[in-house]
Amino acid sequence: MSEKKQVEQITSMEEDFAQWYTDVVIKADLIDYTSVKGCMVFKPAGYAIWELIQKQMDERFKQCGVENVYLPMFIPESLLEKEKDHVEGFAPEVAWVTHGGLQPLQERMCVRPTSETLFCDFYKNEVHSYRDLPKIYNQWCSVVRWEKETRPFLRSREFLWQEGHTIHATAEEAEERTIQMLNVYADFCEQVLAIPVIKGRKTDKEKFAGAEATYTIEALMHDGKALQSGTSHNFGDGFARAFDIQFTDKDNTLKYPFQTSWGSTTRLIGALIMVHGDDSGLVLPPKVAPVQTIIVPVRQQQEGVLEKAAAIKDELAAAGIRVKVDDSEKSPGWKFAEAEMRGIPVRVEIGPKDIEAGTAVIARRDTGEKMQCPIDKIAETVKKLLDSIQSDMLERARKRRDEQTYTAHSKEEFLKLFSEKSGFVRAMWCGDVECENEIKEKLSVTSRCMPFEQEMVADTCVCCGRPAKKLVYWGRAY
RNA sequence: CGGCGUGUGGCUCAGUUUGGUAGAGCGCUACGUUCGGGACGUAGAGGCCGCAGGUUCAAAUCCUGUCACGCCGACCA
Repeated sequence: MSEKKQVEQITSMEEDFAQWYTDVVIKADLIDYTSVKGCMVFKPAGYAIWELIQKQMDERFKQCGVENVYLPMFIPESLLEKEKDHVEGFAPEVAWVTHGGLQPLQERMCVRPTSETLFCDFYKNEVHSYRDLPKIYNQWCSVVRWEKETRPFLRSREFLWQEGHTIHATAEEAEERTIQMLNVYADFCEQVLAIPVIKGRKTDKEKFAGAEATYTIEALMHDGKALQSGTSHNFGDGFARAFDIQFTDKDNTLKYPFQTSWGSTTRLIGALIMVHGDDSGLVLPPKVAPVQTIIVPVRQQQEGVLEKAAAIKDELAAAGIRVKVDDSEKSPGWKFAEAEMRGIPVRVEIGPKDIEAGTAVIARRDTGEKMQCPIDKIAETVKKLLDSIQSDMLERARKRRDEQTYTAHSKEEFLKLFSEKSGFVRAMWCGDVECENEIKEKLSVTSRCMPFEQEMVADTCVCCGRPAKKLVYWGRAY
């Protein structure tokens, strides 16, 4: 083993999970760091994943009536300040623009940390009658939050996301939309990203600044830490009142409309890495793999090999598979390792021996399994294989998540679980924020959500012993 | 914002303790041999040592300041 290999090798998860994560991000060629802390370059391999996420999520949005819009990236200070809880929540982390060219601005503006206030300002002009409702808008953009500690994908100062903002005539309709969009996220995570999630409601302590109710999907990473992977808020009519948005209803009276917002971010890429990745690098579910199949020619200088590789590529492409041939001058071994680090779901090896036998070697990234396949059956074989990789990955992730989910029936059990295990712990809670604070202080564990599927696993609160009100998923979180 | 750490060719780092005018491996370029799990040989190119002051005959090395990045905590998608 040369020294270089040691240096370049990906740190094992076991040894140092944080370092493993960083190594994978770099070795899979997803991003580059820049001269601005917390702002990263999305390299082609990283951005292509985001594009696939966008495309498939946007399709799901459109299917439920969402229309895309685009609002400015600047928010005047006076606008940001209109809703009290909201500004208090975001003030510590906004970036300010104070000058236009050389001239100081009359009023400083922040770079949007989120766009509720802009949407409200906009709705104020758009909504006058019940006939103008609902508005089901979304925008794909980036936002800025001046985080102190940053990590690629998980927490950056500028991040890409989508933010949906809707406005409705009734509270019921708003609540319905809030839940509907949470379900869209949950379905997307499972079906596209192969990441199982827990759906539930945030406690008041954890809810969004200005929201009446915040719902969340929570995923569990390989190291047993939780990651909030999508969020949906019901604002009630709080923002409408703060921004004085009113409409005339059918009964000819003025009413305040009800609003929602929901968002998901490039953090999903971090989730992909930490749910599916292994010590060889990234493992991508086929649906978000920019390259689904890589063809590695062996002895490519030999006549006929590259031609055969190209023919297979054409056939796979014709079957709708995103495919590439790696005809670079690296050795086959190099190409195998490279394809693995990048998480390409399927690798096809084709060399003189295969051509003679009329077969190719097919290797799957998720299990490492290798098989022979007749060349004339390759398109249907790879297509089927991609489908099973997609579903197997979800099943494996679900199995691991379930194995790392525990139930505590008593305080002793709760403390014991968090001192020995990492993962979700399901336990009862009295509903008092004091207990949440105490648990956080003692164990650095937070309430992830109150799952929709409630179950009384005990009668008393796991912290104070008073009568229990809610089952909560607890965990250490990113 | 607190604690710790790091800034030296594209990358990873040595050299700093004890000042003497910059090294290695990888990568890159060319040619040749290779090619089924990170191939090898030969010849090359490439660095005002993060930045600014100071001490000194002399600073990558010592002193002061500053900037940036990384990790851990608190805060947050």
